[in-house]
Amino acid sequence: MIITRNTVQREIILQTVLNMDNHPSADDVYERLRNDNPSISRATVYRNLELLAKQGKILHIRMPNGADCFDFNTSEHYHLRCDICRRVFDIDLPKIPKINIEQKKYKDFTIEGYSISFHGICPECKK
Amino acid sequence: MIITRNTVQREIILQTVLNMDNHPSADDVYERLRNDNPSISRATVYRNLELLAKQGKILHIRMPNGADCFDFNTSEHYHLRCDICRRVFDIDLPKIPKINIEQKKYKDFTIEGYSISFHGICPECKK
DNA sequence: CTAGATGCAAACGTTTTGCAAATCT
DNA sequence: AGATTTGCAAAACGTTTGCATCTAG
Repeated sequence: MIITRNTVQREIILQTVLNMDNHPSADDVYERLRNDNPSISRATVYRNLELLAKQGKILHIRMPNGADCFDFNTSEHYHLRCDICRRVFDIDLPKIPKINIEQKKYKDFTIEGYSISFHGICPECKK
Repeated sequence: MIITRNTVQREIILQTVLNMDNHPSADDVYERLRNDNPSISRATVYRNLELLAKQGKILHIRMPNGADCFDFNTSEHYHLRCDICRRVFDIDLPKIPKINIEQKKYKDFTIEGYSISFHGICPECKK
């Protein structure tokens, strides 16, 4: 359990993510906040997004090739980044069997987690 | 098919990767070259590693949370980055079923590829 | 009171880019 | 000759950090 205070900034950041249904990067969240809360700093946004993800309140999606992004939908699902417009989309591939990392161990490694991400072309960019 | 010339730099960069059995980042490759080939620039290393990967001669491993790395072993396998020392290791998890991206299509997306990467603690860093 | 959180700006690590000069075919 | 590639330095990009100040509990 992580000991945290309740700060207004943290709550605003959380609510902002919960209200964004695309997959905002930390910077997207920051830009979104800026209008109504010009005093919240970028560093605070980065710090709190990471903390909120650690608390399980949001999902931290680690993307190779571009900014990580965050998601109010904390259930396990996958993402695709469009190689053209760089946007991130949900992609439900029911055929992906859950990866079995037996007791989170492999030889003498301790596996803390893994990430899967797809890239390709989104429908709009195909046109 | 990509039209390319044969440059000495490109060949040196390829040979360097083929002779590194850890998973060098672009910068690792650059540093390795520097001794014998001080005139090859960092930009050339980055450009050629990407090109060689496109040609299928080496593997470009895209890692979230840190530098991408490259691998002379072009067969499909997975990687784990140690959260402590940041090194990248091969990790053969035979339990991973091959992801089935049916005809590389999902709705109106074209899926060009995907990446899976693990993170955790390596044996040495556990001590 | 005090550990935790903030805002700011600067630093960081990785990668890309603009451009003139060089080089391969 | 002409398109590609190089080297250089600077910029871009996403993120983290040091530090003084502030604030929740």
